[in-house]
Amino acid sequence: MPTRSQCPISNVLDHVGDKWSLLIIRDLMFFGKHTYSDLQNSDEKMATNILSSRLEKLESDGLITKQSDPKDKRKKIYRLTGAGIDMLPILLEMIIWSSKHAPELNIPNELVYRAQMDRTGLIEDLTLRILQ
Amino acid sequence: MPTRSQCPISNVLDHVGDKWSLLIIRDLMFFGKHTYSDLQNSDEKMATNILSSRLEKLESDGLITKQSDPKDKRKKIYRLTGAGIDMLPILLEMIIWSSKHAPELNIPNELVYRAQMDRTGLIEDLTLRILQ
DNA sequence: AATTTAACTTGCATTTTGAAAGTTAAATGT
DNA sequence: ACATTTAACTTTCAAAATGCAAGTTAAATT
Repeated sequence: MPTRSQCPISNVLDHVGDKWSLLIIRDLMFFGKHTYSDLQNSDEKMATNILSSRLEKLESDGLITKQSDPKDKRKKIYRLTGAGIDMLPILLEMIIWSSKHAPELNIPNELVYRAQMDRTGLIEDLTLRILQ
Repeated sequence: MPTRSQCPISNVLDHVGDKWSLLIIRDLMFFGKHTYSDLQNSDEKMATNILSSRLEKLESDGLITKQSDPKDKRKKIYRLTGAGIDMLPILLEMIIWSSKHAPELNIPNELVYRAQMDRTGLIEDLTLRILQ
């Protein structure tokens, strides 16, 4: 997406303001997914061509990296960059929003509780987990 | 957008996961815009038919309300609901992300500073301002 | 009474999305 | 060694969403 304005919110949407990009980031962040086929098997079942084009954009936007798996050269490993990891607080706030406004979804209580009571600690812990 | 999964992040995107909805919420939240023509004049210049369809969806999703202006019956007043106001932390995190990863944008320093050092206070103040 | 304003709607071209099938290279099984 | 399977895509084409321009309607203003 081309830059639409100088607004910081609009800027984030220029990177992830579509239906799929943030779900890819979610899968890399919370579910330890790293390969194309991992990502294709999310609950939302995104079309493979869309997944491909989103990965390409996220990489060129500097939110993820792509590298070959040295043990199996068919596999490509996708990882979040620092900028990608820094989307975590945005995702946490979305979880909090849903816990309040869509309580019918079953969201892990502990996660919501900690997101509100110990944000900083949770963010640190998750960041460390993503990095290793 | 139909419900795609039970994921709380996906759920938020089902409401605002397009290029425009969050910008409408931003304009109602930060810029005191309340009418259709106000909203049409944002920097990003969204097409009028898209604005119309987004307002309709946001209203039916319970994020905004629409009422006639009693003083000028041509005008319709759009306002955030509680659920809409509760998107504020998500928007704040987007501002913080951009302040770190797109420093070329000129983002009010004070806002970023306070968002990080006094989140709770800032959210309270902005919420009060939105409500009156 | 004529003009302007506000909030849309309509029509149509362009772009994006989505579903399904196909391709290629590397790994695995026999 | 050869056939099969797996992983990561690409291609094709139909369907849906987006975007632009022009048109409509009711209420306010001149």
